[in-house]
Amino acid sequence: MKLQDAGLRCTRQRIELGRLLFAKGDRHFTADLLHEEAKLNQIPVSLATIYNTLQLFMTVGLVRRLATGGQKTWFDTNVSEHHHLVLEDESRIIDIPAGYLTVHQLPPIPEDTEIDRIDVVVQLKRRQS
Amino acid sequence: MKLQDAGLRCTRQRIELGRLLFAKGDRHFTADLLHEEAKLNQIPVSLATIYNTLQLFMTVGLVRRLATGGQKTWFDTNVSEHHHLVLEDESRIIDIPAGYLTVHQLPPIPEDTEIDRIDVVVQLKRRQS
DNA sequence: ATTTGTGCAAATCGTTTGCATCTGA
DNA sequence: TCAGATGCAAACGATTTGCACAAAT
Repeated sequence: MKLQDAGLRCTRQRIELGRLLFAKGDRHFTADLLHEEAKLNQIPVSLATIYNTLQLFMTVGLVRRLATGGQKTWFDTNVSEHHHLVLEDESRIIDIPAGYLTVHQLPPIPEDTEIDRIDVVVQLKRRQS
Repeated sequence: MKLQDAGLRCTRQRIELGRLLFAKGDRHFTADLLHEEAKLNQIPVSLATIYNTLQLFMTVGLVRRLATGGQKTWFDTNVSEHHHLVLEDESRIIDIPAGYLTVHQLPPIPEDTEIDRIDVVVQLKRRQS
């Protein structure tokens, strides 16, 4: 299973959170949303552990953090290269299907650096009717 | 001048902050950096006013907020369409020159929304020698 | 004179941390 | 057994807000 593949200890909390996150396809979530969902599913886990676990999952590549421009940190279980639509109020994040938004002609970057990743964020606003 | 063009009251703080921000070309900054700079320049202004003023400048389009993926909010005095390189530790934000990274083939978006803007963030990390 | 802005301190929000206790290997 | 994980509460950093005072029109 994913946890031991990643060299992580299989604790109750991690197993249950992993189940929530990876059971039903790709998802976008914040620490708080995941905490709420855990509560709904009767999974005993503190918010602190949620944060620790997400940090951990991130360092082993199970989830990635998104650049959304908002105050809350959003995560994505889809760690492959793809981009996002972000609704105005940050209530929702939507994947941009592959094939759109291919990025060409990378810019020059400073001497001692390399590209870690590229986030394209399309900010949407509600259309004033 | 820019302030009255935008319909804002010309207060000491706003004038001085505007001078700092727009005097020497495009800049990237956080509320805190601007506060520091104001102090260095003997401009009496509280951090709260910095925040209020930036909010205001943003709503009238004098500055824009950047999606960097970090915890601090970065602003940009260049409000035209362009994109950014972000250093790993967020210590620095660099403009991507026009002509790079043109975005093609916009994805379908939900019914009642329109595109507000597009942020492309190229996250850089230090190259391990 | 009236409206709006400012500064301070306290409040808020998301996230992290210290530490005592528990648990998986 | 015992290194590592958890939970709680306190700490933290960025940002916002309430309110008394000051300044702009």
